Amino acid sequence: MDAVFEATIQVLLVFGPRRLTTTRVAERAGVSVGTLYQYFPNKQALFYALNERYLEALAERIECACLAQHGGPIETMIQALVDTYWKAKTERADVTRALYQSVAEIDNGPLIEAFGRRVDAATTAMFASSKTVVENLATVNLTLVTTIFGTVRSVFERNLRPAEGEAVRQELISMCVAYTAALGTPPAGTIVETSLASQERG
Amino acid sequence: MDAVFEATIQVLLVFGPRRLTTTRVAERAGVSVGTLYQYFPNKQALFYALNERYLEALAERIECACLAQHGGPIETMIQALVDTYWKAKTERADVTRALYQSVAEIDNGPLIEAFGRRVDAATTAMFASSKTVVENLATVNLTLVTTIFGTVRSVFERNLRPAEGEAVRQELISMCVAYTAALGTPPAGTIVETSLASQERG
Amino acid sequence: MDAVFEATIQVLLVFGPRRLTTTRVAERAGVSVGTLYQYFPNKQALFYALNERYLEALAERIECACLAQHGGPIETMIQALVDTYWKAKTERADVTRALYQSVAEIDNGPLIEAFGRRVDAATTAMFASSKTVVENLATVNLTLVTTIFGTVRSVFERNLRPAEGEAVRQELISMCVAYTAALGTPPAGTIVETSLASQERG
Amino acid sequence: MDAVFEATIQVLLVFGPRRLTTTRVAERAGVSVGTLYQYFPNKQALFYALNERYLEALAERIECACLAQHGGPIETMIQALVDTYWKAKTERADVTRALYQSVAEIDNGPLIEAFGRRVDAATTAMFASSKTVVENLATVNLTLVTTIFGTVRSVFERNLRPAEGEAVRQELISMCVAYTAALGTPPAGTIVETSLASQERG
DNA sequence: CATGAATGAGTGTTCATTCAT
DNA sequence: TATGAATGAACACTCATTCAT
Repeated sequence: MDAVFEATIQVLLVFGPRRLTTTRVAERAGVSVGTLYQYFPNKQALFYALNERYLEALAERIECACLAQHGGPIETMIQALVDTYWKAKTERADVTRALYQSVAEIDNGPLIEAFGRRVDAATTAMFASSKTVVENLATVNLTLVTTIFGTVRSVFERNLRPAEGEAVRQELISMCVAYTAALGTPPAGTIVETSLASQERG
Repeated sequence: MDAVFEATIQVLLVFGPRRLTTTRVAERAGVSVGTLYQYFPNKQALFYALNERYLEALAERIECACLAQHGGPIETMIQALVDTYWKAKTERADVTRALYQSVAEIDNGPLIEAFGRRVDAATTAMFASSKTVVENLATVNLTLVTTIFGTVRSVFERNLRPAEGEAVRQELISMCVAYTAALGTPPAGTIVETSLASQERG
Repeated sequence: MDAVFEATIQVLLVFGPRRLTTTRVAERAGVSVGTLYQYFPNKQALFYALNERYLEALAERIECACLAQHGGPIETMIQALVDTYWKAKTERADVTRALYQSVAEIDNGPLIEAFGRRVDAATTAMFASSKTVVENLATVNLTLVTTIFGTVRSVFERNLRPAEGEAVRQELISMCVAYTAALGTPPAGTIVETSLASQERG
Repeated sequence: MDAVFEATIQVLLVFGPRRLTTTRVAERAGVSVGTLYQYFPNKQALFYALNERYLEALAERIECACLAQHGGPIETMIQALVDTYWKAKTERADVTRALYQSVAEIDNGPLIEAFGRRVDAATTAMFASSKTVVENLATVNLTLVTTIFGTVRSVFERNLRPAEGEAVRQELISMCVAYTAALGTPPAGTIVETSLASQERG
C-alpha cells in the first residue's frame, strides 16, 4: 500500500503525469495491476488517496506545531508555522513536486480547500491564544496562511536555487512578523490602506 | 491562431486536461485537425506556445507597470506590482485556471523560471530607482516577487471566495509594505533574524 | 462497412462470441480498430447494426413474398411463407448461426420482437386477402408465424442433418396446411379443443 | 452445489452473460471462488454441468410423460407432449431464459443434439404404441418434436404476452393433431405434397 | 477442504498523428 | 494550403484461475 503510493510518486517524477500508467505504477510497486485494482477502484481513486493521505499528515503536523506554540509570542508562532510548513514541503521535495503534478489526474481542489480551512482553524486558534490581541484575526490569519502556502509553492514553481529558497524562507518570516507588528500601528500618511481599516469604516 | 489558443483554454476548462484532444481543440477553433498540425508540430508545441504567449504578455505588462513607477515611493511600487499581477491573473480567471492545468501537457517549468527572472529584473530596476535605499535588494526583491506570485496562486488553489481573495490582496500589500518599511530598522531583541544579516555574517 | 459486417460474422463463427474482439473484427475486415470505431461507437452498436440490417432485409423479403401471394389460395401462401423464411435462413447458414450467437453481445430481444410484429402484419394482410375466411385470424396467424420461426430455429439448434431438415421443412408445410384446413371443421368427439372455439364460448 | 447452479442462473439473469463472473457466482452462492473451482475445473465446466443437468431432468420428465401415454390415442399423446414440454419451460421462465443465454459461455450444441435424439426416441416409442399406425413415423415424429421445441423457443424469443403464448400453445396442439389426422388422407388436388410421398417416389 | 488475495493476459476504447485528396 | 478519414500504439480496467494459508 505504502509501496504503491511511493511507486506512484516515483513514476510521476520519472514519466510525468501523461505517461503514468497503472501498469507502470504496479510494476514499480512490485505488485500486479490486478492487485492495484484491489486496493483502489480506479486510477483517480489512487491519486485521491495519495493526496488525501499526504494532506492529512501535513495537517496533523501543522496542528501539532500550532498547539506547541499556544500562549507564546506571535513572532515565534509565525516562525514555527513557516518552518513547519516549509520543512514538510522541502524534506521530500520529490513528493511535493509529484503531488503538484497530480492535478492532471484528479481535481484535488476540494481536498486543498478542506486542508486550507483545517489549517486556518489551527492557526487561528494559535494566534488567538497569543498575548498580542490581533484585530480582525480571521482576515489576518487567512492572509498569513495563504501567503505562506503560496510562497512555498512559488519557490518550487520558480525552481529557485536552494540558497535562494532558504533566503526567501527567512525573509518570509520577517515579512509576516513585520506585517503583524505593523497591524496595531498603521503609519499615518500612507497611501496604502489595509482592508481591516477600510472594512471597519465600510 | 488566436482562435486555437482560445479554443484550447475553453476545452481545458470544460473537459479538463485528461479529456482534451487535438480534435476537440480544432473543432472548437473551427478548423480541421490537419490545419492545427500546420500551425503546431504537435500537441506539446501548442501548449508551449500558449504558455509562452501568455507569460510574454504578462511580463510585458508587469515591465510596463514597473517602468511607470520608476522614481516613486516604494509603497506605491509595491501596490502597483501587486495590483498589476493580481488584476492580470484575475480578470480572466478561466485562462489562469486553464494554464495551471496545462502542467499535464507540458512541463512549463523553464518558461515559468524565465518569466520569474524577467520580472525580477524589472522589479529590481524599479526598486533600485526608489529614493529609499534597500540593502540586499536582490534578496528582498526575490522575496517580494515570489511571495506575490505565490499568494495569487494560492488564492486560486484554495478557491477562496471573492471577498476573501480581495481581503488577502489588500493585506498582501500591507504585508509587503510593512516588510520593506521594517527592513531599515530591525527591531532589537527579536528572535527572528533576516537572512540578509545572517548571510552577511556567514 | 459491409466488410465489417462480414468480418464480424466470420469471427463469430471461428472464435465464438467470447473470443470475438473488436481488434480481430477490424483485422479480418482489413481496416484498423480506429476505423471500426468511426463507423460504430462501440462493440454493441456493431452488433445492433448487424442484427438490425439482417432483420430489416429479412422482413422486406418476407413482406415481398407475402404481397406476391395476395388473393391466392391459403395453401400456396403457407408454402411461400415457409419457403421464403426457410430459404433466407438456410442459404447463408453461417450468418444465421452467427446471429444466434450474437445474443451474448447484445440483447436483440427488442429487435426480434419488432421484427415478429412486422412479419405478423404482413402475413395477416396476406391471409386476410385469401378467399378462405379464417376465423380468429390474429391468433391463427400468430401461431403460424411463431411456429415457422421456431421450427427453423430448432432445426439449426438441433443441428439436424440436411435431409432431416428438408423433411421437416416439407412436413411443416403440411402441418400448417392441415391446421388451416381443419380450422373450419373441428372434428367432433375430440378431446382437443382449439383456443378459438374455447375463446368464442368464453 | 445446487446453490451454485441457482446462483449461476440468477447472475445470468441479473447481469447477463457478459458480466457474469465466477466471483459473482461464488458470492451469490455463498461460497468462495476457490470452492467453486473445486467443484468445476473451469467456468465452461460449470455451464456444461448446468445445461447437462437441466436437459437431463427435462428428458426424464418427457420420457416419463411419454410412457404414461403408451397405448393411448394419438391426440392425447400430442397434447401431453406439448403440455409437458411447455410447462417445463414455462414454470421457471427465468431458468429457461438464462439457459438460452449460456450459449455465450459454452457451445451447448452437442448437449441439445443429444437431448433431441433422446426425446425423439421416447416420443417415437410412444407414437409407435398408438393404435393409429403412422406411416413414416421417424419423419413425422422428428417434425412434431422439432416443431414443438421450436415454437416454445420462439414464444420466448418473440417475448409474446402470456395470453398470446397461451393461445399459441393451444393452437400448436390443434396444429399437431390436425397434422397427424391428415397424414392418412392426403387431400386430393393439393399443390402441397408431403415429403413422405415425394421421398417414397424419389 | 475452504478461502480469497494475487496474478497478468486479454479486452474495449481513445487519440496523437499522418497523408491522400 | 486545408481537410478529416485512417491508423495503431497505448491505456484503463476485468476476470478466469492459482495457491499459500
